[in-house]
Formats: sequence, structure tokens, C-alpha cells
Amino acid sequence: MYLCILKIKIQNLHNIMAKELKELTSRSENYAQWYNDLVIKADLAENSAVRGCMVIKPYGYAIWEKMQRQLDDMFKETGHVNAYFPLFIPKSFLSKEADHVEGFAKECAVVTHYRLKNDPDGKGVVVDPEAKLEEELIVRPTSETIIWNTYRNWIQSYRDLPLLINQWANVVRWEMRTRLFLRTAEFLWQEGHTAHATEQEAMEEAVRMLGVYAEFAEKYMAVPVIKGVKSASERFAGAVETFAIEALMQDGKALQAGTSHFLGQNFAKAFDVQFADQNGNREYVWATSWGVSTRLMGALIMSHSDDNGLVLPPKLAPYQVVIVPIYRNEEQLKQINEKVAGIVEGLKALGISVKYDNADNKKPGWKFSEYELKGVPVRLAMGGRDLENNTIEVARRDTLTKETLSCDGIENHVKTLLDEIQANIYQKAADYRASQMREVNSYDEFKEEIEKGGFLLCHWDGTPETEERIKDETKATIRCIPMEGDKTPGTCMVTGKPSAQRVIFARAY
RNA sequence: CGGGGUGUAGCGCAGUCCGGUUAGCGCACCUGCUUUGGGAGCAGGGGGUCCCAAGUUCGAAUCUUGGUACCCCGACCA
Repeated sequence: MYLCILKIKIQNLHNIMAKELKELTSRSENYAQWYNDLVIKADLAENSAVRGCMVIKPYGYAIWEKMQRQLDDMFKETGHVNAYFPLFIPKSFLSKEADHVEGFAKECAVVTHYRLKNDPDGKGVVVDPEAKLEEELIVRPTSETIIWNTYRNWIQSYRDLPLLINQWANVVRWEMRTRLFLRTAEFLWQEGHTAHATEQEAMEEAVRMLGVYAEFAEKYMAVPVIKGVKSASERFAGAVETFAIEALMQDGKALQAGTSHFLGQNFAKAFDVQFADQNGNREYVWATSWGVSTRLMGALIMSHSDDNGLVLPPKLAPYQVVIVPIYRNEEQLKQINEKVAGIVEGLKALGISVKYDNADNKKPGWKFSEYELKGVPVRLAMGGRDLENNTIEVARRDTLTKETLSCDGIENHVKTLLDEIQANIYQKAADYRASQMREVNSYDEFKEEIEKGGFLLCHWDGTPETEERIKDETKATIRCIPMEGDKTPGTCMVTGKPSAQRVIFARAY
């Protein structure tokens, strides 16, 4: 069996059957491969012809759209509006904030020319050396610089503040190693960039948006997260303070699912953005930025999926219910079509998205497997027996159980069931995380426990040196300093120096 | 950037060491019939720049040289 697994290449696994997917166990060292295989097989995305980039396929994009819509609503509710800024950033902008350029310089794609010409020596085209740009353009790895350069012209008075803007965009970070959804060279995201009159207001905004992310992750994605502060070494390049939500994946590794930064006056000073306050004094504005990306898709997939494929929370599933007819002839299909039409209407009236798949080129068994692989929360099946008895088979994806129920009142039953599934997969993920979270008090114990994965709550003396040493020796990093929960002081597990509270260590993606 | 590996049909691969029929297998695809309550069966069919270039040879997927692309491990990074 294992020999078979090793022979499978990670790239291009479209035709591997779901059965074979089951052979790749989700808790083993093959987890990364299992994940990749799942993403491809469930029709979410694939590697593109461009190194490190991905093609998001229609089914995967439908999930992303649902996420976008929900997040966008939440941003609007907190007073934000959308805008759009350029893809290209003049090189000189990037270097205005010292820490920022330091953090991103090594992973930028650079535009140096603006024209091609026919190759004088042969076929095809070459870069026209005559068309060299005077100043190179950077493909945005994040938009702080271009946005703050623009904000300078938008902000004059305290009456212009706060400025609460979000952008939906793509960004490029030339990562050396990539993985579908989790770390791609190009990815889709939203980035909020706000400007405030006071430090306190900006700090409140950064914390508020972290809360929005946490709420989205838990209520919609059904992924429990921990809100916390990043240590200095993990801080965003150019930020004064970085907040993050951290999730735990099924293989025991951590994933940073969203970040919110308090930028202080760093960018305002770098781009000279000042405003006149009520007393006529000129002050630099205070800033925040915050973002989540298509990486959330990776978090969703890795949090809930099992060896039968994807498990989607009903609130983000492109279709919440799929109905499959089972029939022997045209006549029977016709009868089932009629019967199902009423149920489809009833479900839609309750706001449930439903797909009736009566395509006759696939067999029922094939469809069952296909929709399981795609994570559709509820599957209804109707056949000849059901037609006679006025019944329908109801199968739920999260528990893989099925029962036969009367068609009467089935719509309301499904509605309740969807809520139940949403709650159940959250609970399952929360229980798993609880089982993987533990306090560790000595460094020897830590070295042993970190091998088992999970979140380890430990005392740390707050110094980058200790953090670095732990990382070198164990590959574990501080995921965050939790904002909620136990705040009892103690002593550092490595140095014995005082520690303000326990922090979360884990190995991370 | 260092170490290792792989390029053969849409996908996954065998064949390469040891050169020699018409380059093969599985899946997918097309046609027909039978099937349909958990990824159907049989029969027939289509599809190839063997990564590119040069060389050796009567003859190259196979040997030699150069190039190129991708993958894995590390370094880097969220």
C-alpha cells in the first residue's frame, strides 16, 4: 500500500479515484500530500503553468465568493468602504519605510520593461532593450506604500478622519516553496487600510478587525481560532504591533489565518501624511492594516476534511443540498423529476441552495462519491421505493450517516439539519483543538511534546534570543501571546526568568 | 542558491541499464448494446514532435554532449 502512495506524484492527480484518496491517511506524514491531492481531486484548484501560482477552479472559487460576500458585509457593518489601488508600485515607494522594505525586498516581482519586439535572430519575441523603465515597478506584495502615498492627498483635516477603506485585490510574493491555497506566489485577499486621528482609536480599530476575523472563522468557517499578539520576530514588517488569529490543523500544525496590524505613525511619517487637529496643530495620522487571503480556503479544507474528501460548513457551501435521482427508465425519472421539483421549490423558499443532479451520464453511485468529495453538507436521494412510500433518503456529510424520512415536512427538517451540521463540525474542530492544547512547564518536556503536534502553552521570558533558540532547536515558533484566558505569571521554561503569561508554541505552516 | 530526481497520448506510468518488428499498459475519451439503491459490464474505436538541439550509428525513446522545464529535501517565508 505504501509503495503505491510513494509512486503517486503530487502534481496532477486528477484521475486518482476517491477510493485511493482514502488510502492517504490524514494523520500521517503524508498529510501534505493528502491535502494537495484533496484540493485537486475535489475540483478546487490546480497548479498553473506559472511557477508557484494556482488556477482556482469554479467550485473552489464559488466557496471563495461566499467567503468574500460574508466578509464584505461584516466590513460594511463596521463602517468600511471598498476602493481600488494600482497593481504596480514604484520601487522608490517601497524603500520609504525601512522595516517594510527589509521585510518584503526578498520576495518581490519586478517590472523592468514595457515592450516586446520580434526576435531579430529567430522566432518569437524578446524584451525590447529600448523599452527599459526609468524606475522599475514592483508588483504589489501588499499595498501600504501606494495607499499611504495616495492618502497624503486625501487627508488634510481631522474632519477627513477616520478613513476606513478596504481593497479586494491580488498580490504577489515570490515565495521559494509554494502549496495550493496555503502559500502561492500570487494570491487573492482583502486588505483594509485605515487612518485615525489618535493612537487609541487606531489601536481599537486593529483589535476590532481581529474580532471580525475571529467571528468569521468561528461562525462561518466553523474553525475555532485563538486571538493573540505576535512576538516581535513574527511582527509584520513596518508594524508596531501585529495581532493574529491562529488555527490548529488536523495534523497538529498551526496556521495563521488572519492578521491585523497597528502601524503607529510609521507609514504616516514615511509618506508625510499629516492633518490639522481641532486646535490647528499638525499631527501625523495613526494607521492600521488588516488582511485575510485565499489561505482561508486552506484552513477550511484542512480543518474539517476527512478521507472521503471535503467537508464544508453549510454557511459556505456553494450548494447546501444535492438531490440525486435513482431510476430504471425514462418513465420513472419523469415521475421523480416531478416529485423532486416540489421539494426543490420548498427548499429554495427557505433560502437553501440546492442542486438537483439528474444528469443521465453518471450513475447514482458515482454521484454519491462525487458530492461527498466536494463536501456538500446534505444529500437527498429518491428512487422507485421512495416514490411508492412518499419517502426520501437523507444523508449528512459530516457524520456520513443516512436515514429514510417521509417527504412531508422534509424542507424544514433539512433546514434544521444544516444548522446542526454547522454546529457539529465547529464542535468537532473545537474538541480536537482542546485535545491538542496543553500546558508544558519544562524545556525537556517541551522537546518531547512538540513532536506530537498541537498548541503548547508555555512560559517564555519575552526575549527574541530565547525564541530564536527554541526555533532552532525544535522548529517550533511562538504562534501568539493569547489575548484571552489565563494570565498567570510564571518562569520561562528555558531560562527560568520571569514570564508575564503563557504563550502558544507550535510548529506552523 | 546547495543536494537529489523526473520529462513517453488529456492524466498516471512501463519500456532506457544491454540501440533493432507497427512504442505499450491503466484511467479518461468516442460508438453500440446491456445496466442504474455506493465510483457498472462487454465489444469495437480514436488519440504520440518519446522535453529541445547537436552528435555517434545502417538504425536512437534507448548511447554521448549541451540546453530547458518541472518535482522533492534543505535554506527562505506566511
